[in-house]
Amino acid sequence: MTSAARKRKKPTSKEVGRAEGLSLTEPEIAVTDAVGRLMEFWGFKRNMGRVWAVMYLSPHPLTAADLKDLLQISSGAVSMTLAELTRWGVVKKVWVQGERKDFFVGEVALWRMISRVLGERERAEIVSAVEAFEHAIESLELKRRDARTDDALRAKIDLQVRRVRALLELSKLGRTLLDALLATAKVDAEPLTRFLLGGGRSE
Amino acid sequence: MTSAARKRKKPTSKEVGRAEGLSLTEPEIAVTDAVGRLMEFWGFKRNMGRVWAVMYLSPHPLTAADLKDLLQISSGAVSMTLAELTRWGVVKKVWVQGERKDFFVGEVALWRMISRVLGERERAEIVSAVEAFEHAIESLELKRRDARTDDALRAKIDLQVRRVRALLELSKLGRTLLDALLATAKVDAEPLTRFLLGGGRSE
DNA sequence: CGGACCTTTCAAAATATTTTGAACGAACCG
DNA sequence: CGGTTCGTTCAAAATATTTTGAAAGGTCCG
Repeated sequence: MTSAARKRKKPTSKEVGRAEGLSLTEPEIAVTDAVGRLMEFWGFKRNMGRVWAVMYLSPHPLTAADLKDLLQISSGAVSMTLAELTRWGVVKKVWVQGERKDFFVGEVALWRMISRVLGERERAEIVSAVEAFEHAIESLELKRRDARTDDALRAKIDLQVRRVRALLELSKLGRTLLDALLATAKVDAEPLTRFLLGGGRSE
Repeated sequence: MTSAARKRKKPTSKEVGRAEGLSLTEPEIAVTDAVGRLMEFWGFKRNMGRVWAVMYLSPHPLTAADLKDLLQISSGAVSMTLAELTRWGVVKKVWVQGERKDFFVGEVALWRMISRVLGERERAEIVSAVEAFEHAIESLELKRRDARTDDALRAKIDLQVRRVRALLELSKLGRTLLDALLATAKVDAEPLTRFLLGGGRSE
């Protein structure tokens, strides 16, 4: 459990002004850190979470420099993090009238964001596991033929086939659930949310 | 993407015999590696996945020494990994008549295993995020009072409240889904599996 | 007791991941 | 053009995580 985020200098000024004395408010810090931890937990870099969260909480687009100051990370890190977030479709570049710098905004539709990420990331992982299991089952079935004489060996192989099949099924179930989720997400998340939680509205 | 697993010496003997010339068969390697990667992806150590998988595929309980040989890891690593897996309730110690060593078997009920892990791990993470978001909303609402005069600031705070609420809702949704899943799992996974995939049986 | 066995522990070493910041490369401006 | 201002890249440094293996602690004989 790391807590790099906690090492940050306590901000003295109260507000984020989009200009000079850049710092986060206390609730902003709390939220960005929470999101950072969550993202880290889900296998991303903590800074990806923090950067996204800062943008999500900002009323206006931010520049790389803003992020650098607000989160106290190096320019290189900002650049790389933004690039990565952009690849995940979670952040986008916007043009601001008359400004030379690039500005960025966070994806505000949480559900779209999640479905994009889940769709790409978990899916790939699961698919490759499914392939591995399928292949293993084939191998086992081949081996089984050569084991005609050896009863103990056959028993072992049979057990393994059954178990790998169980793994395979489970993976497929995962894939199915994921697909269902993504399908729902594609249409619209709100109904689902409201149904399950009974009320509230998402941004 | 690491691939430490691939560095292992190719086994020459064909079978795992529970005694001396210990090595994994090719399908065993494939499956243990796949599970290892999957586990790593889900935030565990690769070796936890590998160790569990070896046991899952074994027709009989294994000793720490067996695992050490089969997976070519140090005795310390085996001990620690087993301890961890045991804490997760994914492996258990069994007594074998007349043997002095400890023997271990892997949890074979995949669903039980998953629900146990999800229940403890993800839940904690989500709960703490929920708390952070709730707290942040309170803070924001306090701040909002002090901002009576400053319209722009009020607008910003309002936006933030809305957005953090969205995060909160999402987290709660996650928690709800998790709970639903766990409830299902507690009863029995099979029906769910069969329903979704249409057929097959799990170990 | 004393010696074989086993297991656990833990500091040090090996690895892997993340971050930094200086160097480079555009785009723009006058 | 030369001077700025940004953005990106990437090797090196900082961190974090994982693994090792030797030491220490138990337990079970004889």
